[in-house]
Amino acid sequence: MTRRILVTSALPYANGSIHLGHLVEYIQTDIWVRFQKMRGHECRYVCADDTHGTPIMLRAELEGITPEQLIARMHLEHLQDFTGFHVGFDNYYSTHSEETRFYANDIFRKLQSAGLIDVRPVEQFFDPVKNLFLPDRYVKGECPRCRSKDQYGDSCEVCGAAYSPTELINPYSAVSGATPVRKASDHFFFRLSDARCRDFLRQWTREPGRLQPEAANKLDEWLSGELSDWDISRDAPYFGFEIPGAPGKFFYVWLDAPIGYMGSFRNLCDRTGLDFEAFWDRDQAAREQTELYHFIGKDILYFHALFWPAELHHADYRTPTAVNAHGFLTVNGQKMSKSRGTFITAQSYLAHGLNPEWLRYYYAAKLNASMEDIDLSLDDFIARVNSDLVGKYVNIASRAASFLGRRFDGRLSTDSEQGSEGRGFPALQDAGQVLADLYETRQFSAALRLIMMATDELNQAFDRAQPWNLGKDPSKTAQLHSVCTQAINAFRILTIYLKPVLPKLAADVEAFLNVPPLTWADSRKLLPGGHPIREYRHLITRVEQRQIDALIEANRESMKAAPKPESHSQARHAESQVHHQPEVISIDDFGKVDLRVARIVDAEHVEGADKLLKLTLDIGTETRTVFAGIKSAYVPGQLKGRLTVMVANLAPRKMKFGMSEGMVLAAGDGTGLYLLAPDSGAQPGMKVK
RNA sequence: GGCGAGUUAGCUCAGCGGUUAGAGCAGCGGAAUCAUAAUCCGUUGGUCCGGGGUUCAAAUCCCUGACUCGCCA
Repeated sequence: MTRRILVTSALPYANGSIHLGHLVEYIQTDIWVRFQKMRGHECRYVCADDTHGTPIMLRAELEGITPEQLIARMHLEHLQDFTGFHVGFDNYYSTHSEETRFYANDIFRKLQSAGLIDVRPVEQFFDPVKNLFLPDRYVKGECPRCRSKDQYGDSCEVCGAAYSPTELINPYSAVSGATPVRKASDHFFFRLSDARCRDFLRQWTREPGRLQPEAANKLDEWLSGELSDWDISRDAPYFGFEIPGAPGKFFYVWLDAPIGYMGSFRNLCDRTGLDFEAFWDRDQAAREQTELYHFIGKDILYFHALFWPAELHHADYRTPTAVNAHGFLTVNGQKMSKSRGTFITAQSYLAHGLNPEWLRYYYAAKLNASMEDIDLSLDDFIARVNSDLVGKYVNIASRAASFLGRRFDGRLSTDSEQGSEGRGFPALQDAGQVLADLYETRQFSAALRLIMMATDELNQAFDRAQPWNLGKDPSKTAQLHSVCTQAINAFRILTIYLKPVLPKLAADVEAFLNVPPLTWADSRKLLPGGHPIREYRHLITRVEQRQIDALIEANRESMKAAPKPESHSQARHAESQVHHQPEVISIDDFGKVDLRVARIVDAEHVEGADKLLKLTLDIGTETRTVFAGIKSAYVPGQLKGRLTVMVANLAPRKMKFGMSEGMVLAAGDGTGLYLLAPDSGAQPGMKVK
């Protein structure tokens, strides 16, 4: 049966260049897609640039061009990079397109009719000079914990503390330098907290085959608690799609990014006559059994396995058949680093004359179906590529071809044992089944191990046959011819198995063997007797240590030259995805908290605790023991006799030092700590309301 | 702090309850000369992170500790 498959890779953000980290995903996806196509399935691979958001807007402004000009340039660059690594998209489009706008509006309206869109005020830092709401990373200031200067609004690069922008000391706008002010405005929310979403996701994420087990576990962490609503709008000025019926409000870039998959595919359908609905309409897709796969990095699992299926489901679209997440790339066991020269762009790799198929092969040799990170060990890269591809695989063709060319005019033997009717290579050909399963389940490293094992065996067989001796004995010419023919036939089968990983090399082999493009099914057949092959030329060269050295040197930047530390992940948006707006609660919610005035009867140090003091609190009706993390700000003596406020109905918590039966209230910004105290007259046990 | 993943030969990794723990590369000794100094044969090398437990049997399952890496608060 011919399967009908639509595949996507995550959309790269149009704000930066493609680097080796990105390529893990595109190469993984491309290998899988090429495999499906070789199997004869109808498989389409679409992607696009992710073009919206504040970072794009600001960067364009900085360069003195329009956002449209910026994204047009990046689109060209990205596509060149991907093409350079033989990533074969059926369509590479842009989210800044009418198709994507159409589906964004459509999904939004359907969610709105379903009652899944809310409007609520959100308070954010606002740049009064630029008249712009600032994403967390665009607010800078001193770290509230270690006081390092010029830290971003979400976390400190020096001490690693995480906080919200409002906690920064002396905050300033990274755009204008102005002191930001707090300002509220209405935002649209997708009500993920709605029971319909929760129930749907709890079921969907646990359906077999949807997610890798680790991914499903990860999602359970979110799904077992309350899901928060998702803020999907941003205020003007914003480069993106204006929300229908809401002037000045735009879709947050992360809303339209996955919708870009639909936009790109729609565009492909319109150009080629494919049926869009067969792949996206819920009922039609189910009826026609089309499949949809998203390949993503583990960093954006949240968006693809929670928001995205919930959106699609409630807008009557089909949900993905599966979401396949991969891990991050490390280089020499560490995060990619500009100062170490391991932050390598796709462009510089190609510009230094390195063969993209070396990297494709190495990644494939490391990739499996899990979310584990993979390591590009440069020494191992050189050893592995040279040994496997040059020393083993291509070597088979090289050593057989020299005899065929010199002695047999480039023609294969007509010996019936060797022709298409011959018995062939049962073990090697049967391995095709296992290998197909391994490719299908994305266990590329296991597939390549198996292929290289077969390659080793072929070299051994060739050695045992000793063709160089057969050549010296005129009576053994036919035998020599037969040995070389066998080697070429086996080499052809290996090439079929490697073709998803090495498409260019496979094309060169097809030219050398003088055959049309090889498909998976061709592994069951051999070349016909007497088949003429072309003159052998080197199919691939070795990686040289000095090439790697030059690449590293060219990508090395001094610490100062690197303006901002780049994430080693593919985190695609500098815009914060976590909003620290105070959540609005009802009076009933507030009423659940039983706040009581308490007198501190006793306070003492806790043996072995760095931060804790043990407090004995009188709340009128009873006495409570509370361990409070206020040792840094108070000595026990100061506290005895004071009045403060405690949460009386907090679930007791067992700590290493004993049971803590509540908590006292204190204010703090990371630098100081201030215990709350009621005005005089308050008595222990009084309810705070 | 909570949760998760990982720790196996010099390096990169398989193995995930069942003979004496494996592969590739590197190392060492040899062979061969068809092949891009490629190949082939042989060989050295391991308290499977530490400590407990379950089992007839543990690298593999459970508990615990250390370290590494993520995610969350």
